[in-house]
Amino acid sequence: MNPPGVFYLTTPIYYVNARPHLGHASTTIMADAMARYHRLRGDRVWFLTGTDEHGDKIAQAAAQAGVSPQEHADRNAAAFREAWRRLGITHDDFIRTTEPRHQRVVQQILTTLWEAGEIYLGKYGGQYCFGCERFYTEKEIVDGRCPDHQTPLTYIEEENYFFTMSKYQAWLVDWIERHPALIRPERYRNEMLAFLRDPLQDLSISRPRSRLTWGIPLPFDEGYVTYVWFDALINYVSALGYPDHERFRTFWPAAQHLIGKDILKPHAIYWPCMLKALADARRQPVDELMYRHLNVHGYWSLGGGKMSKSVGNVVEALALADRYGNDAFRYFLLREMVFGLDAEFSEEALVGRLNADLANDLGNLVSRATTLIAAHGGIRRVPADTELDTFDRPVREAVGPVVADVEAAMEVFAFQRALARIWDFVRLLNGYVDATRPWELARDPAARPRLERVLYVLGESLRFLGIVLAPFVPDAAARIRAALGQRDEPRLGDAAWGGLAAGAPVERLSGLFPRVAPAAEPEGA
RNA sequence: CGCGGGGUGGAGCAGCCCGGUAGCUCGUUGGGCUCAUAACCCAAAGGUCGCUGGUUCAAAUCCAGCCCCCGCAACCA
Repeated sequence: MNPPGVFYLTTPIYYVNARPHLGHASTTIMADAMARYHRLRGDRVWFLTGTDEHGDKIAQAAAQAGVSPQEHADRNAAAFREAWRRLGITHDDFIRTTEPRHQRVVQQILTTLWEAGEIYLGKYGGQYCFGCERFYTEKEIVDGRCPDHQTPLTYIEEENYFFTMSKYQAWLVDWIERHPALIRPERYRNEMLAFLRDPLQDLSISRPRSRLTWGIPLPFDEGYVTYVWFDALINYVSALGYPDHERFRTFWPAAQHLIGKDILKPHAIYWPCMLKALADARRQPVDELMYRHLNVHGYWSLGGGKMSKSVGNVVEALALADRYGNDAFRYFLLREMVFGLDAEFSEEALVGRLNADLANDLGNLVSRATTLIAAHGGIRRVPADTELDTFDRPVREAVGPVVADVEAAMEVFAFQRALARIWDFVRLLNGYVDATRPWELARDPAARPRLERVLYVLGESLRFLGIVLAPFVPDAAARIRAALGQRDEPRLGDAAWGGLAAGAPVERLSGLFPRVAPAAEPEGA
């Protein structure tokens, strides 16, 4: 096992324009599993999530709802908090971009860059819709008209502030090439390198107050507010107390971001350039300010007609956590998606995983093993390694490689591989029970030593599972540990053979994951 | 020639970067077991790895072309 270290992980800050849905939950659950995994390793962990609360859309939505933008943001931010509470998310901090601690840092960074000459006033022109109060790109325009209002667009020019992003293009390409694991999986790294073959534009970072008031004012020009990315991305450092707080000094050097593929470009291009400019302005080596890894996951699709694509049902997907339990929901999301690729979400598939993997394989194993142990005198003694026979030894010897493979998988956010590996072990154990037939051994007094050995192997294996499963199905893992009398915080270092003591209390644990009826197919609905 | 991703037994997927008997889960069939949540274990059937051509002793894996499907195209995780 690698030595314990420091781990800082962020989710995107979610735009409070929408209620929490499957996508948000999925990202946050992945981050939570990762944070729990690192805590299990003994790392010092800081896990950040939060909400992005500025911009046109918020102001408009608030106006429609007849409340102030802040009230609207408060309401939706609370909805995110509540969703994470219900899902058992263990974030250490929740940042909101309307908080003073954030606004202060945004303005501070803007000032630093302004004084270093990294921001200039330029002209921005484009097709503007007065109804939508926004510009449209060429691709969005339908027959020269606004795709929303169907009205003609007007070409207008306005002055805005720009960040000198283009001048960092060569540096960025070089940096990405010299840090192969910066953006992962590799497909997204390749995508960004391909994008960087074309010239990079400078980044518009402001909007005039006449058009947008719901934002952070530019410290050097009262007539403008900060536009999206210079506001949003900075949350990752403002939440740590950039630049001087001890928390920033501790955790920022270990920073990893987790994002969905939709916001790859801002995180892979804008953000590194911003950090580079900031490092230069502060005459600081850039490697002190760059994040370590950008981890990019794919999307869930709700296609197949099994679940409507309407927003309502996307939210409804989240309700499946209530129906089937947090652990089952988490397990499905983590097990079903290959990190980086898209995956399909359906209630049928969730129920399938729940029944096959959680109920049949794991739940049933725990049930039969604890029943056997409890029925035949518990863990009487710890057999010496030399006593283990050809049935016992493969179990004992599987433990080390399982941990090693889980560690390797988790290093690259490959939750699916980690879980598949743990389930290899679960299946191995089910096979072990069938092969050793403890119920028969129990009928033969002469086989007593053999039976005790089998019960020990089972108990020890459950103890192991109670630890390695903790990041993925925390509630179930805790119940397994509790059934073995383990009340302390689990540690990955204890996921090695030989930790169970003679006389350890073992209680029967049945129904860890009850089977559920297959989801009713809404035929013709 | 906008960019990117995908096309692998009935279903869903891994493998492809670093060529060398095609793997996993579900489903199906047969058998075993009865400790266990009608769960578990073993075995079997089932694949021209989208198509064509090339490189190679050898290609799902590398190269070229083609055909389908899906995203993105600067505030959807």
